[in-house]
Amino acid sequence: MRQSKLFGKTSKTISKELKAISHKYLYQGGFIRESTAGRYYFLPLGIKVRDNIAKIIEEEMNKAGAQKMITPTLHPLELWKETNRTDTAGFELMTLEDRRGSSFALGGTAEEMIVDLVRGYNISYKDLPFHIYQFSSKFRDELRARGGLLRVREFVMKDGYSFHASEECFKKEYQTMWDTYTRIFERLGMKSYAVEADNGYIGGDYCHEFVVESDAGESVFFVSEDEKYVAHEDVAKFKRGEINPEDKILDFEIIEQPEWVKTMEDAQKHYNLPAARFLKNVVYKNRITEDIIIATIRGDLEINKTKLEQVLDMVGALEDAKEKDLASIGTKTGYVHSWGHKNCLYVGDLSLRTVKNFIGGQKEEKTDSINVNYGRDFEHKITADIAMAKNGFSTEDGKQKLQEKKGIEVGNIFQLGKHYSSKMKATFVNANGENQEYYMGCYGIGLDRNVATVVEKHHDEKGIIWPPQLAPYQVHLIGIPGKDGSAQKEIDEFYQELQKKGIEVLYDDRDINPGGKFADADLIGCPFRVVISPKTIEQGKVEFKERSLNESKMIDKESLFEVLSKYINKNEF
RNA sequence: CGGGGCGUGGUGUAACGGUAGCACGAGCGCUUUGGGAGCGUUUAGCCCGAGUUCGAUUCUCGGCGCCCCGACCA
Repeated sequence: MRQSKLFGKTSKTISKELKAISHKYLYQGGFIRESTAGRYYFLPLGIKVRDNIAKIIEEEMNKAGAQKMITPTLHPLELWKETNRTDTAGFELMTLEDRRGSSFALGGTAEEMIVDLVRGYNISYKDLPFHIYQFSSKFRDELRARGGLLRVREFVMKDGYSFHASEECFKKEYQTMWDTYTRIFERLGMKSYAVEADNGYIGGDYCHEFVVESDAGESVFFVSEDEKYVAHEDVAKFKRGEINPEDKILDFEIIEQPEWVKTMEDAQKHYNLPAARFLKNVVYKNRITEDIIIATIRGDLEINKTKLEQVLDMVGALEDAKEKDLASIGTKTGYVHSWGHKNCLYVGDLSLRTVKNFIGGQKEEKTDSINVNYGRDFEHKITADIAMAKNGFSTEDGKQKLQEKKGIEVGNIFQLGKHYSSKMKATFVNANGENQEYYMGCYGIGLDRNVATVVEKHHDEKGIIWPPQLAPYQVHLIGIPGKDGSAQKEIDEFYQELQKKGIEVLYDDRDINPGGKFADADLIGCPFRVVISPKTIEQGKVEFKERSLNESKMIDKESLFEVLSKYINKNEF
């Protein structure tokens, strides 16, 4: 490709509004251009990279026995109603009507469509298992797009759906996909963690996010020292140690409390005790049923709302209670009791069992209760893990420390079980001739976000450093024709020669100063740079430089081809 | 959806209640040619609407759009 003809220019200037490195470089290098917030044009350079990623994913999926197909973009809204996801995912589902008034959802994920397709066939156990997948544009009415391609409203996703007669059979596929995904991200040049996670509105019982560590990411997860336990903050289990095991259990008392003691901090000063000795109550409201929920926890810990939602089976429904919600149960900020409020639901964290003689729980204006013991003085019907893990906490068995990490979710695999087949009455005929709901899994990788993630992991202060297998072009050929243009012919010929050898080459034939060409080559980030100038011609050599290294070297053409073929073959897999 | 910030040529920015300036880019000419060259020249802009005003890009209100934080999030 002659760079003079390449659509999409590099940009020297950049808005200071762009914060994410991948956003800056992809924009500056002429890979993407924004249309509206969260919706991007992929320019010729950008689409080449995304296609390269798609190719790797497709190869690996096919190798794993999955079959590629495609569904329509507009999904009949009735299908989403069947699974009730017009409610649970409604806030980010985009809908529209055609001229006859039929309602459609713009596909954001395709479980319903695929199940509807499959149930239209009379599937027998002999047809199972199978795995079908697609690459298609997905639409999400995100509340807030951010970070360039990191979080967008429209993107291409590879989504796959597997169908099984039994859970055992599904588990094999889950493992296959686990391995497949690990390999895919390896081939994309990234180390991924398979992070145990929360299913959210997708449904099902368990899932894993594949996360690449990065500060630009939004996923917070915890890793044990041996990396065998890896869990998202919304599911991470940890050990709550005993705070004061040596203390004797004392009698419950209500005592006077000085008026200046208002907050938790005041109380800690007043009693000269650590936060862990206090009871803490956090109030939520279910925005659908309007139920008020009081979550009680040890004072040094925080509530994890997602864990709480899981425990209560109120996924996505909880919001922070406002003052008027507190009023509805007869209290106000700072005076929420750990017991005794009417018309509300109490949930206690496991940590309540780790402290003897809690302070607090009464919180009247001038009195406080001390020596409160969970199980003796009060106990909630539900006691569960609803606490947020923190860096340095111990694993559940207490043997290792958990390290907190941040990363970008580049893919995920879900166990769906019979969630969809049961809601959509989709069955197969088993060996006994009976109808049976099938067991499902689904598996997704967002391509656009992966483009950005690769850049987050592979760049320097000058620009992108594409792994060869993803680069838009293998070789960036820089021609410096010289004062009299004497080298021009030789450069053009060499460009032809590279192409004949099947090497993808971006040829900078623009009539600008060499400095600009070098700067753009660094920015665009092709893995190999070749320079031809009067100087190199005089020596009968070419200048070769790997983008990831600082030094260039003069080599003859034959060794250049040798080096390139080695690299390129290596990355053909 | 809450809080904050911002909308000026293609890009990045400045100033101002009265003629909108600079840089990059793009075009042309000459010079230059190994790390974003020089001179000259041309090109191109005040998000939309209402209000205040003799006059609004500037002030006020509303809308739309964008960025950041939070909430939310396969």
